[in-house]
Amino acid sequence: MTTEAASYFSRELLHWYLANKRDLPWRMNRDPYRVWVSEIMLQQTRVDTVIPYYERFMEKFPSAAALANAPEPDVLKCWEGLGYYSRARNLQAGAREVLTRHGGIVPDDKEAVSALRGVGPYTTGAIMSIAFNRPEPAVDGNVMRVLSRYFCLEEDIAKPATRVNIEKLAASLIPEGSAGDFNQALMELGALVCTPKSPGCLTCPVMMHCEGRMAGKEHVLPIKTKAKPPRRETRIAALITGSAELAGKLLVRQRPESGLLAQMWELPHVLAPEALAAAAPAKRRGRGKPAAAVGEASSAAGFAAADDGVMETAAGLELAFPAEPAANHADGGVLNVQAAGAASTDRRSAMADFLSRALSAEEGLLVRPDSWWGETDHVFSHIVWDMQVYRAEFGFWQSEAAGTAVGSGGTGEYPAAASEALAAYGEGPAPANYRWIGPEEMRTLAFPNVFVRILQDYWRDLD
DNA sequence: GATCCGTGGCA
DNA sequence: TTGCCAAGGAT
Repeated sequence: MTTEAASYFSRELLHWYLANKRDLPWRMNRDPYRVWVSEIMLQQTRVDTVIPYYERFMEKFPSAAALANAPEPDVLKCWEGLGYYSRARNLQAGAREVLTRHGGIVPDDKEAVSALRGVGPYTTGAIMSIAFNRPEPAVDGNVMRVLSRYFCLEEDIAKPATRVNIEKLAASLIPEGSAGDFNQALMELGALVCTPKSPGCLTCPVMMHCEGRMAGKEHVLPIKTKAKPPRRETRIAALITGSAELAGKLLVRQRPESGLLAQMWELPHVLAPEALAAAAPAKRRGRGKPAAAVGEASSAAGFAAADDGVMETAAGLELAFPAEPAANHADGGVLNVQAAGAASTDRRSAMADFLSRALSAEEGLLVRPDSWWGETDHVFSHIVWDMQVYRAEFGFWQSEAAGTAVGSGGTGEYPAAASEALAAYGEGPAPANYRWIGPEEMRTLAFPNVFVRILQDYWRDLD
């Protein structure tokens, strides 16, 4: 590639961008905070999806100081449905750092920007070039695709090393004094013309010297190895209803501080063992009509009939919940379902059975499932949840004191002699991460989409 | 380097 | 319907 050809590319692309760029909310001005927020939201997320979130977010948190001083649950709620929720928490952590270390102003300093939580190589380049017009490359998926085609590069863009190489190329192409516009021009071309599936070469401003097109490879470039398919997990969730002062409310819990869907709220649910996983995946979100009662076949699996009375005594517990507790699987966390599987040929009864056993063992939560409610798939990048939802009646919380008395040791372990342990448990307080909510609480707590839909359906059906 | 992190649109 | 993938980063 001659410098002349590179110069042509940059000049023509920049010219095209200035005439064709979209009018997007984060292009209103070059406020580095606004640029920063937009770049975080746009990570792995389409422009059309981001726009309404961005408008709401900027209205609620118009400055780094405003974001830094906001309650974290408010920030997470504002991010609800956008995905990759650690972005929201990292962004707020970054805002707090900007407030305390840089006086509330995003610094015009590459190292300082790069050090902010959630800001990697791409976002650093984007902020430095767009907000400050510094000649830093900003190489995302669009840029790798555009440059792979234009320069007919056959390096696998799925490999991290490829991005590093393309960054060097991209840096060499930045026109003097136009870093921000040029970097956005590359991405804009990738989004509007040089698209992944059917590149619009006929309207491309740099078509004439595109090496990929001249080689007839515009449809095979860029080279990108396939990601491995997501694993499938069957999850059994519970719509747990209360009585008396809890009537009309549902029991929800908050997830741990890190990991999948960190700090989001959800219905209590457990991972189903392989023996209970669906033979066929739930093709679509669905509600069975009518909701099937699981009581009938469940007596064999240890379920009490619906009118067996309140589960308050040890005797009631024996009736309402399986006498045989789940065993602790060797590699941790997966309940053994052999007993339940053998006891019932009805998959839903076995699932309901397993649900009550697992909630008891994992959470100290005693409930009585009464019917299957519905099912839905929830797709992550690397996991697919086949969510089987059951209605259940709240029983009580097992007290921790009784648990330690029978030698239930560390976290996540099941009582060594759980049959006796269950009988020994008394009623205890609810764990801190659980809460009873009505429909109005949906406005303040952040739920992953799958639970938003289930809860909305549930409360709509009550009307 | 490989894996973990969400969600929705679309051919 | 299924697979792909979108302005990536942290570990």
